[in-house]
Amino acid sequence: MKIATWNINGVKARLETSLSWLSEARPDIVCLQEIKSVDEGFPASAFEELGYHVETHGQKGFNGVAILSLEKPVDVNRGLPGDPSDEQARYIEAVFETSASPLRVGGLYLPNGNPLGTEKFDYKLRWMDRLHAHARACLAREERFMLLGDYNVIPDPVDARNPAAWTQDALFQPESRQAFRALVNLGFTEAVRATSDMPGVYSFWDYQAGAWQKNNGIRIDHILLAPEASDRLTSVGIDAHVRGWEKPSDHVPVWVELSV
DNA sequence: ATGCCTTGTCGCACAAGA
Repeated sequence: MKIATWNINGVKARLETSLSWLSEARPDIVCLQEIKSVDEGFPASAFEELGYHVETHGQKGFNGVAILSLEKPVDVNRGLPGDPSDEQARYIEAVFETSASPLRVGGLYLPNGNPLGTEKFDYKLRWMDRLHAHARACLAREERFMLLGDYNVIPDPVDARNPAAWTQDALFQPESRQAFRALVNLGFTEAVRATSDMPGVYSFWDYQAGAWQKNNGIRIDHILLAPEASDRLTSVGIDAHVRGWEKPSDHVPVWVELSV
C-alpha cells in the first residue's frame, strides 16, 4: 500500500499536474495540503474519475487540506484538536479498515511561522504543541498510525542545500526543530531518514531565483510512522522529478509503501 | 539589503508563502 503527501499550492492551479501525478504514481492514499479552496469549490469529480474518494477540509483563499483514497475511509475527522478558536484548515484525519488493525492517516499543514518575533511564530509553536498532544493520544490507540504532511520544519542542516540562509527563518529555528524532534521522539519513525542519511534530499524548491535549477532545496515534507506502521515499511520515495513539470507546485510528493 | 515567483482575492495591488 502506497501512501503519499503533497503540498500542491492550489488545487485549481494544479489540477492537471496533480491528475498527471496520480495517474503515474497511483498512491492508495494521498494527503494534500494548501488546496486553497473551500470544500464546495474542490474539483472532486476530476479526482473521482481517476477512482479516488475525496475528503476535504477547506478554507477560502489559503491553507486547506484533503485526503484522497482508492478505498473509502470509515471515519474522517477535520481540524486539529486543542483550540476551538483556531479557524485555519490545517489538519484532516481518515481511518481505513484493513485486514488487521485500523490504518489511521493524519494529513497536516503545519504553520509557516514567519516572520520571527510575531504572533505567527507563536502560533506555529502552539500548533506544534497541539499536534504533539494529539499524536500522543493517537499513538496510545496502538493502531497503524501515520502523520504525513508539510511540517514547515527543516529538521537538520543536512536537510538544506544552504543551511546558513535559513538561520533567521521560522522553518529552521531551534524551537521549531526541537518541537519536531520531541514529536518524533514520542515513538515515530521518520520515513526518509530511517532509510537514508544522504545529503541533497529535498522536498521543496522555491519558485524564485532559479532554486530548482540550482538544486537549492530544503526537506520540509515528512512522513512519521507509528511502530505498528513502521514495522511494515518497505520503501520510501520523493518524486522530485515532478518539480520539473509544467506548472509545478514548489513542493513535490513524498511517499511510503507499507506491506499490508 | 531586498526581491527574485506563484496563487488567490468581491484583483486592477496586495497578502502569504518559505
